[in-house]
Amino acid sequence: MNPIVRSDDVRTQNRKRVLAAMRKQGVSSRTEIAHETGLSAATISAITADFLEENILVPPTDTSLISSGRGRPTISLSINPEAALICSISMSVNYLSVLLVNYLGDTVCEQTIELETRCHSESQLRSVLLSAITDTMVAAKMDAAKLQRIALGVQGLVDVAGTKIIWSPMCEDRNMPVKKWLEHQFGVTTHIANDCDMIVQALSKRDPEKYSDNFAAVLLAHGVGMGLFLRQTVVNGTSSSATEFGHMSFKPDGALCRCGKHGCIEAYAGDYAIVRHANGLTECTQPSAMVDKIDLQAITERARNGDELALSALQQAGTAIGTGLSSLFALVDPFPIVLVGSGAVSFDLMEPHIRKALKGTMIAKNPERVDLDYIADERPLVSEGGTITALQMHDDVIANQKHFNQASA
Amino acid sequence: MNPIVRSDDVRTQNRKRVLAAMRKQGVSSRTEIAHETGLSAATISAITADFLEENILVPPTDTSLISSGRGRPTISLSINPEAALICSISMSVNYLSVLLVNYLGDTVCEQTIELETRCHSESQLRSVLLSAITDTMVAAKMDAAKLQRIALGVQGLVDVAGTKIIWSPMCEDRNMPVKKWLEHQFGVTTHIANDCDMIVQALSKRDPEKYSDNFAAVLLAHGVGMGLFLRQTVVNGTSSSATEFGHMSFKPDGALCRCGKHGCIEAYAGDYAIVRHANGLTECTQPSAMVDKIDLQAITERARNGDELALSALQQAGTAIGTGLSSLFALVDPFPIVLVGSGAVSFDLMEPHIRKALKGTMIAKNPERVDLDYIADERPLVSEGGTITALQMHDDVIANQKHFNQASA
DNA sequence: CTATTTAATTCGAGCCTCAAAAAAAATAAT
DNA sequence: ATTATTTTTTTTGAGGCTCGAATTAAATAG
Repeated sequence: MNPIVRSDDVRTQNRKRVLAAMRKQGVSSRTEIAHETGLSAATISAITADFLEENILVPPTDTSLISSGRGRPTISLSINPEAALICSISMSVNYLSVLLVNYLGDTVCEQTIELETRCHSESQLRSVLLSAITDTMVAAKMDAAKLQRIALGVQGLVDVAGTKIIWSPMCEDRNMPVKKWLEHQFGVTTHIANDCDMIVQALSKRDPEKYSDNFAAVLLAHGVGMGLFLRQTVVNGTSSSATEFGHMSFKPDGALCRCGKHGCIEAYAGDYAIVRHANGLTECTQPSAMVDKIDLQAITERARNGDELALSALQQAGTAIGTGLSSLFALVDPFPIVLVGSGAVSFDLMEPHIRKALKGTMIAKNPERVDLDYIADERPLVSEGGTITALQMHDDVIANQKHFNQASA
Repeated sequence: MNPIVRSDDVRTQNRKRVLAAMRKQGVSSRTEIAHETGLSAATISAITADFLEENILVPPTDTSLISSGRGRPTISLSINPEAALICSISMSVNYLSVLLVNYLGDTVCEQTIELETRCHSESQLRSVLLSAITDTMVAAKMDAAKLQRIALGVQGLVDVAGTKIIWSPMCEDRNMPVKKWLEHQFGVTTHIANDCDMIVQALSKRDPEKYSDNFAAVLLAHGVGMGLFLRQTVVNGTSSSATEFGHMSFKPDGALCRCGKHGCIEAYAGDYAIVRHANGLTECTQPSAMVDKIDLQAITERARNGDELALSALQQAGTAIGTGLSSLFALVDPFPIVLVGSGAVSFDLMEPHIRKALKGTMIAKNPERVDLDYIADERPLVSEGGTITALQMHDDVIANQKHFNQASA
């Protein structure tokens, strides 16, 4: 049931509302906030007064108060960039990016490291991660004490509580308690999630019109992951964050999947599956542990030049994805899909087969109208999603904070 | 965003809480309600006073106030059975059941009609439905004015708003505005849903322990439907209520489905598919429009007596269901499943194959532990679910009602 | 017949929101 | 230059709500 409802919960809710309105509008006056939130001017006056006192919001820096004409001029408030410093980390095989953003969401400093994660042990990975963050803080000339929160998006399996990496292609070690590492080192709340979850957050920010209630991102990389947004919330499993779209069944007793089972979508659409097929190997050939992006691009090139085998590999990937989507759409009605990641470079070659599969299996739901899009480079999305996640969580903390407005009286 | 904004919304929420506690506990004293809801005794005192005034709750009828020992005896309040009269209807091919329940949820009157729905036109169906309700009201010696709400669970496709039957095997006509029929005739709010939705409601009531956060009911009848409960709420499409589990893809380019496509789960697990297979017809044989329950029972009998073809038909049905479930479990972690309907009579024969399919495709999620159950007769469940839906909706209305406690002062 | 125990109500304090009135700060008009 | 007008923001007072504490009610135990 609903959380316990007391009278001051109302204030907390409305503080959240105001914060959300400020994020949406950027800079806005009290009147605009009142309009946006639907609350009365009196209430907004009270809440913003608190926020100003708490240094969450700040008055205009200088003469940016553009009086629009007659009447008392508006006082444009904005979120105080200094109110928080947040760190968003994106990790995948051989790649580590650390992004510092202020409470406005503006980038303060960004550092990207290419490294050989695959040969790292747990302890090596830990020290690389910790020093990367410290380095970035130093580069930004920021005191470590200013950091307020960390969000980390990572390739692989993350537990649903967002505390540890159960498994990742980056590292042979399992069950790495990354949350604990970071919280011990930096003393701030840390949240870890699968990169797909971060990607959907970023998409919902980039195009709130299209990606609102229901949508999904399919991440085509070594595995085939999915970030699924239903009813405005991320869907996760109970044991792992993110949904395992790649392990939905495509063909019973079909090609060998990395998970050891047969016929998963991933066994046709994962990068190793495409390489396997394009190189003329059988469906039961053991999946290779690692595929270079270059190899996939080469296959795409071959396909564009008319290579039958390469083409059929990509087509089959499209069919597997399309069939999986149609199964998903049987449960919930169709929604926009974005293909993301290295596999998306051949989007144009796969799309017709995705659509054909949708058409062949979807009933009376206008498969032609399904909105398909692609974004080849997922990395910026992961970082972006991390900052959004972190900022949202911090907003919640701030809204819940007791506000001692008349404490000094 | 969150709807709680004003101070009286708090009261509405807490009224809902009290009502929910009363439904859960049956009869209980103010102190018990306070404990159950987590609200203070003072608040409960105020809210129950209002409810008593509004005649939603009633004091104990007679000496049922069992003083447990020392101290002031508790006054056990209960929901006023007279506070509402609700009608729950279950409709399927050749079957119509009308159930009247009071606000406590106790049956006042029930009537079941066997009829040849299949040859009814829209207008015939309408008059049969209306007169069945009127008849039941008369049989219960109830004034039509006492009726407060109608819920209807029906086989077939219902729009997500719960207003009309888009398509149903009962009747050749489409897009029947049933909500409008009933609301015009009886002047009360009416809600229509797919029978699967009603079934899950009933299950969550019957065993709240097992069927709580996530679970699903698979309805095995002519089609293969699913009522899906995720995060304590029914999942539906945007155009149709209920999820089309039967039209998830099982085998690309496989058996011919009633929907005209190939390879759907239903094309293997629907009653027509089982009959088709057991009778040695090819997978592409046109699905028969109607299958009698008797035929399905006969096949189950044959299978039990060692008939190879019948057995393999049921086994394949099990494999299709199991594979579909494993795909579902790839997205969301495993949850309890109940098989319901005529197809569930051969549950024991199908179960091993469902489990085998789960084992063959699920990754690291303990397929053995998936909780499978079955209930052959879905009809009582549909009626039961209807009453729960209707009562819950009416509770919401009552909680939202303005309460004029001191109006007469 | 009094003490004890438990249930339910009442009361006052402290929240919160809102509408209306008041104040503030600009431009337009005289 | 001064007054009127317009628009934004703040202040004020009324009306809700929940809660803890004190009070009242209604039984049993001694």
